[in-house]
Amino acid sequence: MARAATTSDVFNAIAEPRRREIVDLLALEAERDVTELILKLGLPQPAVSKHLGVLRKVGVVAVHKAGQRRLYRLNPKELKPVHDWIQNFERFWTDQLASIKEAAELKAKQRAAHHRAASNQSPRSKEQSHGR
Amino acid sequence: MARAATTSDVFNAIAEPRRREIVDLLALEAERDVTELILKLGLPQPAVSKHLGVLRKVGVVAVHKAGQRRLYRLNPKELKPVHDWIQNFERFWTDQLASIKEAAELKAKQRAAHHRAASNQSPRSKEQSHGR
DNA sequence: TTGATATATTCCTATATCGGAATATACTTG
DNA sequence: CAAGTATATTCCGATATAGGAATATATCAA
Repeated sequence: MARAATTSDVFNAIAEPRRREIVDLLALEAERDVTELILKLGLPQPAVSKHLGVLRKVGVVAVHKAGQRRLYRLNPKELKPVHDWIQNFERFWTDQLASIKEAAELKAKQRAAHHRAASNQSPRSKEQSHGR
Repeated sequence: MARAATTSDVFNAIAEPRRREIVDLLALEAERDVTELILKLGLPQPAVSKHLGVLRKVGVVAVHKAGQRRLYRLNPKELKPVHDWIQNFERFWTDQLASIKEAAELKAKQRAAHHRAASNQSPRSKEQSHGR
């Protein structure tokens, strides 16, 4: 098989930068028609319609007709799985931040105590490529 | 052009369910070697190595050698852009939750006040396909 | 050194994707 | 109804992907 089901999965839908832009735009205004999006994105109309098609298919956006316009709105509920998944890693950068702060404080304390600076430079070995 | 730069972007890297699994596994243990991942994932070795290659390329995981094993660890920092992006939509489901609760309370109040039920059913027009 | 184990890489193929161009559909206005 | 506008869809081509099989590389053990 080739690539995993792209258009049937939120994670894949938002893997496309343009589609993220669309989502961002729809987060700012309750509703936008396609022409508005075309202008904001600076993409040709079919490209925008296709991206909207993908977002529609996974349910991240919803449409309703208004005359000849189609008004798109965000359906944020469908983004929640992404949030839920990434949320699990929040602790990592929180902790990291905490330990950076901690380390900084420790260093400051040491500086104060010792009144001397030690610059450490360790040589770095490069990961060699295996060649073909 | 075909698809946007896939393996050079965190969003694309985590678009693959298997790669998310790998990330999840590395979040549970500080370090794992490839064999461990192979067993946990139930995928053939080359597949796992390739997925690890992608994650490595975007910096989501880091490796270091230990004998003939390669120990992989998570580099959560690289996941932060995803978190930051999706975070912008948190308010939506928070708000939605709030308004659902609100609506429920309102409805309850109305029920109490009016003591009557009004079932509204609006006819729905189906989106027709254009066919070719 | 030889063999075994752990892991990465290459080659191949089927498939899916994105973009562009052209076209179809639907609604609106004269 | 005809022309125009808004949007979606189809067709095409280039590219990249994921998986499988085979192979390469590196380290370990005897």
